[in-house]
Amino acid sequence: MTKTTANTDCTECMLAKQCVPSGLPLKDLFHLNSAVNTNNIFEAESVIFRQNTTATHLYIVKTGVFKTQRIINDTEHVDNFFLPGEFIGLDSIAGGVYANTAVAIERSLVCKIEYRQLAALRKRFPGLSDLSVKTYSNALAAASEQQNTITLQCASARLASFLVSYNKRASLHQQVNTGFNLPMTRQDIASHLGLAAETISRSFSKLSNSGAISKEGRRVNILDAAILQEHVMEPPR
Amino acid sequence: MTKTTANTDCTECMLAKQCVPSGLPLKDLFHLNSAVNTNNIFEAESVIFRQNTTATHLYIVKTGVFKTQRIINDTEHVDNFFLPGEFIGLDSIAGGVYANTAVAIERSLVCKIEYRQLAALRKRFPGLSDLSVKTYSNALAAASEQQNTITLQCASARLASFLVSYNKRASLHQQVNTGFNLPMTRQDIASHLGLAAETISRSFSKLSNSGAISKEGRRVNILDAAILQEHVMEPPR
DNA sequence: CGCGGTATTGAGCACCATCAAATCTGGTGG
DNA sequence: CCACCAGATTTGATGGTGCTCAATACCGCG
Repeated sequence: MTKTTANTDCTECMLAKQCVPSGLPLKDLFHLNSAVNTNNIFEAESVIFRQNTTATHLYIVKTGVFKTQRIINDTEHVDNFFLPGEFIGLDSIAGGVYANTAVAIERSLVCKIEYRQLAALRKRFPGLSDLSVKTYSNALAAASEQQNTITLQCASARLASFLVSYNKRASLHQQVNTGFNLPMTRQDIASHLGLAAETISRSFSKLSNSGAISKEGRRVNILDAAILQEHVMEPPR
Repeated sequence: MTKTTANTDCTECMLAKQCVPSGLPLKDLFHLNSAVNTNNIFEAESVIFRQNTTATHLYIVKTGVFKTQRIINDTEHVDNFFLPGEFIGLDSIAGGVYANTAVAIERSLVCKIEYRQLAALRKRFPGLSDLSVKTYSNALAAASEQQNTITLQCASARLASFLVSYNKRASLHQQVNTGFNLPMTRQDIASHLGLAAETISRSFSKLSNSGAISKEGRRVNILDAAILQEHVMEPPR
């Protein structure tokens, strides 16, 4: 399930600027390389960790997409999606067990590091401590944002808001922006947004008909950001 | 608006065990006392900070209750409530500006500390760094939990879930548990849960009629936790 | 080419939002 | 102490959004 290729040095990583390496001085990067396990391959559908198992590692997405999901009332609910440069497992450090199950949506690469080793590094390199706070603060802000998306709006507005946010995240680490891929199923999106899959489908059609987006299968293109924003604003609620 | 009484030493604070003081050794606590501004009084309705203003301080609720709210699409939405022992402003450290407005719901006391001073203390006392990570991790986990509450369930289930969670938080810092107070308006609860105020009212009646809770005004008593849990489980969705 | 899972589209209905009115509450001033 | 008022809460009636069930269309894969 988890094959490990030859470790690629953190100094060579494209994501280093916004990842753990940015927290410590160049000359000390070798300390990190011994702690981080890079380029773990996960095939589509394979699981990084399972809900309620002992939480030990933090994961960073290098390529690909993951989702976290949890069982509530005997039904699975998709908590979140994780794109390259994003951290999986931040919420489980304090609790001792993973709060949800992390699954690869497509073939993906992740780096991993033990919570304990990260804590030890923080003690030696204060810059890492600042980076942790910053990372967490951003994650919390994103969570609030998401909550607003989900709470406030009607179905098509929620989807529009989700697309705007997803597009922003996806285009952070790529130059050209010729649309983006939504590798997850409609059902996953529906679960994440608290809607039915059919409603997602209808909302996609609505956004498409209004000229805000175009879609072919799971590939989406934002044609008119202004129109899309109007959908986000749409009442009721 | 913000009167400051004589500082009460952090060593004497009831909440010290789960607050910032727990992050550093007893002998160094005096460093904290000079950085923390304790016992700031906020009357009901008064504002700690406003959305989009420069973010400088972290706040810790000592007594009372606060809410954070933000303007979205020209309507106010309640992000969260904050009870004694909880931190306000964690999500705004990285962004530079407060992501929402914090308002006292009843007469309350808070301590405050500058982000910068806290960062400086973290560098000197590694224990504070661990505490920060733990605090943030818990906050993130709580946010996910909340998202599930909001996303998943029908109206009465959402309210039931909210009550269970709120009761747990409120009873953390008090011995006897003879019901609890909900000092916020129904409208606030409604906004937080993404429902209409009338729906909250009806859901309260439903929970009450089933024998799960009793209520008189804003005071709520959980009569039968098992029945309440059944409401949380309730389909549809 | 045929199969299984995913996505879309359609019809009917339930839940909740909205509007409206009545009741309750707390606070103020007579 | 009581009358009064504004805001909050509850209760009622109605309509719309989105869920459910069902059928069809689409896609990837053997």
